[in-house]
Amino acid sequence: MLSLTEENYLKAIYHLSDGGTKAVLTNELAESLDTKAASVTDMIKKLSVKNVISYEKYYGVKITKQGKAQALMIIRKHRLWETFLVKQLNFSWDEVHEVAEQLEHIQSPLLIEKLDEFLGYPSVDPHGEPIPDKNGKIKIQASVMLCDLAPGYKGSIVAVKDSDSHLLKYLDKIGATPGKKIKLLGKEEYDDSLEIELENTKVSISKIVSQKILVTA
Amino acid sequence: MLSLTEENYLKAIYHLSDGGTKAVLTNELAESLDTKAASVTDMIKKLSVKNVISYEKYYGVKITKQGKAQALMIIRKHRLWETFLVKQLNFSWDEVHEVAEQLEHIQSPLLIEKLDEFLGYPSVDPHGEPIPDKNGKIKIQASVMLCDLAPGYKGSIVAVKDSDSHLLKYLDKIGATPGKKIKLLGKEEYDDSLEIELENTKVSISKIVSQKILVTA
DNA sequence: AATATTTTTTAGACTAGTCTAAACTTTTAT
DNA sequence: ATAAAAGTTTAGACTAGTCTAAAAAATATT
Repeated sequence: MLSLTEENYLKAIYHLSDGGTKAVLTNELAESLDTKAASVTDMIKKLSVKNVISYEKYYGVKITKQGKAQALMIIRKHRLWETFLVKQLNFSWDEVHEVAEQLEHIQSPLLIEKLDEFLGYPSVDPHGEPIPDKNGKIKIQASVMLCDLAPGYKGSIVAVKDSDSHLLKYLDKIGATPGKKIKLLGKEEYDDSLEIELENTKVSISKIVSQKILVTA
Repeated sequence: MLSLTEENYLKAIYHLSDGGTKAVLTNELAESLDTKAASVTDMIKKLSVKNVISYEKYYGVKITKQGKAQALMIIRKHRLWETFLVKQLNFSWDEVHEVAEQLEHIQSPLLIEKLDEFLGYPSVDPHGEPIPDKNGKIKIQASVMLCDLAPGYKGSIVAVKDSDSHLLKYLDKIGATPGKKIKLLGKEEYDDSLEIELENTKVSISKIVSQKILVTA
């Protein structure tokens, strides 16, 4: 059993390693968890002993198979709760992150089973992110970052890769939410801002925003 | 802001003091929280500094107005979550306590507001216990312990004063749940066991069980 | 290849919460 | 009224998690 703090470290490692595909450095982790490198080193040792990560001094951390399974369960809980908050309790999608960060640590397999059933076994959360099933399996929807496409592209929004509430409020305002049809009309070479069309309305978005939007490939 | 542990102490103090009407002793608290008296003394000092209890050495602890308000909010959350678990997620009433003990510590006033609304502003939880409203007000339903009544009594079950899952399973089996009509047919002088009628079925219950059942006055 | 810079780890200290053992109050029993 | 028993508090130690400052290792620079 992991403590709340250990769960947060493990989740951060999972995300920073892109789902376990690459090693994570001490400083990255410290930055992401808003803590000091020394604290990270300490925690890394504990998590190694618990076999959820493997660790070589000075070379960073890799998540183990077991650790990945545990991280996926935490992510499953987070995304199911976000879905509940938005779909059932009428939270707006920019309000759910902090609450879900707390709810994801509730320990009750039965609760999550029943919540999943109650929600109708959703496959994505309100931000378009996939929800791991009870075995930790994720249905991957092929997608690309909007910033990597050329004018002329037509498709729809798959997900938004950020939980910052200001960004989400803004995207909601311009109508850029998962599932929406989107066209890429033009790109401004000077600052890489994009001219896009959403529901027959043209908007210009900055490069930084276009990097957060995933669209169908 | 109270820590999770502080919240648990405060809630225990509230309950052991019968809602703030009497002082609570160190050992009672230690017993109820399954901890040692020395730990209780330490925590009592912290809670005094935070002005949620007042404390006189060797004479026990009293909850302050402010502390009572905070305890009621925790109880409100606990009972709303229990209601959610039973009514929406189809938990049985003997399964909800442990999960609600965790959920009651989630910090989000908005969440509780929305949950309350979602549930239709319930006034009692699945065990018949009243749910404090957002101002901490409780609607008290007059009730008496079944064990204090004389044969001939007719009324209905108001609440069950225990969260032990074995007791609740048993009560569920014999049909003794909040709202049910109940008649007291007889009392066995030797062991104070009671002969009762529930939905046209006669059952005999022990004294200890009859002390847990509250019925209409 | 040697030095400077950056990153990581260690060492030691601090807080929250817990414990045991000993000391101190209060209550009960003679 | 005093001794014994019961209950409470203090003192000191321990774990989890955090921090600062210093040491050690890796990387970058010249």
